Amino acid sequence: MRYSQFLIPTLREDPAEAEVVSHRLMLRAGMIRKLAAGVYSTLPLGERVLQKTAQIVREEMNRAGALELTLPFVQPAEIWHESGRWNVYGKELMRLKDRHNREFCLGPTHEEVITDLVKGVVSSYKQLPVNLYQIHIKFRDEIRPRFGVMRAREFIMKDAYSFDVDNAGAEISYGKMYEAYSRIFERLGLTFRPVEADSGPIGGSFSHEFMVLADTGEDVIVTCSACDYAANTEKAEIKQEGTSEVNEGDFKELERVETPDMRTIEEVTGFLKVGSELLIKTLVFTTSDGPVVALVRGDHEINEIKLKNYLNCNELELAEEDVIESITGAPRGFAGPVGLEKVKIIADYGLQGGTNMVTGGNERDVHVINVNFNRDFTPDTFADIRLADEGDPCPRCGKPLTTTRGIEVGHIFKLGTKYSKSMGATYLDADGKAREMVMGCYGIGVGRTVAAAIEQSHDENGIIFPAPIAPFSVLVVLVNPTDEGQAKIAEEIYDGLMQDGVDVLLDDRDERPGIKFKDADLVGIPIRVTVGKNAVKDNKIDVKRRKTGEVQEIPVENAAAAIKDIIVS
RNA sequence: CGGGGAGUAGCGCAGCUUGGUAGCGCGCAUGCUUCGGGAGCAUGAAGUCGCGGGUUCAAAUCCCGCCUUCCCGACCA
Repeated sequence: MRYSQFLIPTLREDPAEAEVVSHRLMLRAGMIRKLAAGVYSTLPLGERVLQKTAQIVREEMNRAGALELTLPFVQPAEIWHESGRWNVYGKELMRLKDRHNREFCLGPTHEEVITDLVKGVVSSYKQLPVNLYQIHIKFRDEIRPRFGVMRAREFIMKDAYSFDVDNAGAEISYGKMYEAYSRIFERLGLTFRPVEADSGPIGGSFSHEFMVLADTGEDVIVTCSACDYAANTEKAEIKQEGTSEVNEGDFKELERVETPDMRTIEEVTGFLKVGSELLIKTLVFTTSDGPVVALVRGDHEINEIKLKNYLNCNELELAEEDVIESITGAPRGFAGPVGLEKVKIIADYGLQGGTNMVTGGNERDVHVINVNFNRDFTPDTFADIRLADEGDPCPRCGKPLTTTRGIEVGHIFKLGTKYSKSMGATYLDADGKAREMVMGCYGIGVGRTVAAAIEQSHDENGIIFPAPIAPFSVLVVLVNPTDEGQAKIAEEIYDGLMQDGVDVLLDDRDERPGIKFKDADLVGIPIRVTVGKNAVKDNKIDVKRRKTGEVQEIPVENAAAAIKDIIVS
């Protein structure tokens, strides 16, 4: 490809709309342009990267035995009613009506479509297992799209769905995808980590997220410093440390303290001159099954997902002021477990063993001190309901956990029979008996993976593409196209590389060298070959690696072959 | 949905306080010189100042309403 005939509208300055690195660089390198919030066009350069990424995904899916197909983007409401998700999916589901007033939605995911399809075409155990995938558009009407294509509303995704005869089969299918995903991100040249994840509203029994490690990542992941345990914060378990045994001899007398207008942990600890680990944070939640009170230590954070999973309820959110008042008799900021009745109280394990603690007095401007378990109140249960943090003990080995940031680029779920049951996807087994298929689903955000690669690999001059997804493998910079000698050499190298099947871009533009070099760095092609004065004068050309900046001089003779060797090395 | 910014030429921005002929840099076009890290000179094209309404002799500027967009938070298969 010739640069002069390609379209790479690079930007000299950072666009005002972009904050994060990958977004900024993708705009500046002429890979994408925004049409609306969270909706982007992919330009030719970006398209090449996307397609290379997709191709690697495709090859590994195929290797794992999955079959590519294409499912409709616009989906009828009916199948969503069948699965029961039309009413639970929420506003993220972009709903629309056709001219006959029939309801549709834009596909945010395709469990309904695939299940509907498979139940029609698969009827025998002989046709199973089967794993079907596609690589195309999804639309999710995110509350707040941001970070360019990292959290876009419309995006390219690879989504796969496996169908098995039984649970054991489903686990094998899941394992194959876990393998395939590991190979994919390996091949893409990314530093990543599979982590245990919460399976969320999509349902199912277990799940892993594939996280690309990057300081700018949106997600916090927790990894063990000693064993190979890794999970996202939503899921990360904490080993139960404390015991419920306390020495009653240490108990001091319960006391009531005036704490005018002090609602936050900081205000209370500052006023009472105690550490936040002595506070019992009391949170009132409303759930689909009524209100619940959750207790965590003052220096800990509640994990609503753990709490929700523990309670096994559909909805859970922090209670509004009026609910808090009706339960505690006090405004927000003064809730405490002492004297609370007729409401379920769940305490975090982290509170076990605490003595003489501080908590809200269930009365305006009052806290109580020297609060002790069993004497002053007894929670219904203790459970793991807080967010894991740096230093917490690993659930497997008890060694301290560390936190890292990451970008979720892939997610695999074992779904079980959630959809096959609701939508009636059954097959006949060898005995002629109808059984539900056992499903799994597996997604990779292709655009997000590209953005993550850029987050992970760039410098102040621009993108440094991992070779497997670089838009071109080699950029030949013809310094002065009006110099016939230079032009001839550059063209020969270009032709030679093309004939060898190398993706090469020849910068034959009538631009000053500085511009060409700046653009080269920005766009991030791994190998840059410079054909300039030296090529004509000394028969020498420069080969520079984008990643290391290392420059190598090679002779003009057989340059194409030499460059090809360098690419491989 | 709550809080905070922003919308003026393709991009980055000034002008608005105090109403009076719409500006700068980059980019773009043409010409000459230049040519190994974002050149110089000259000439030129390009804007319903986000939209609608109001005040006024006169609105980019003041007032009201709306839209869009970015950031923080809540949310997130």
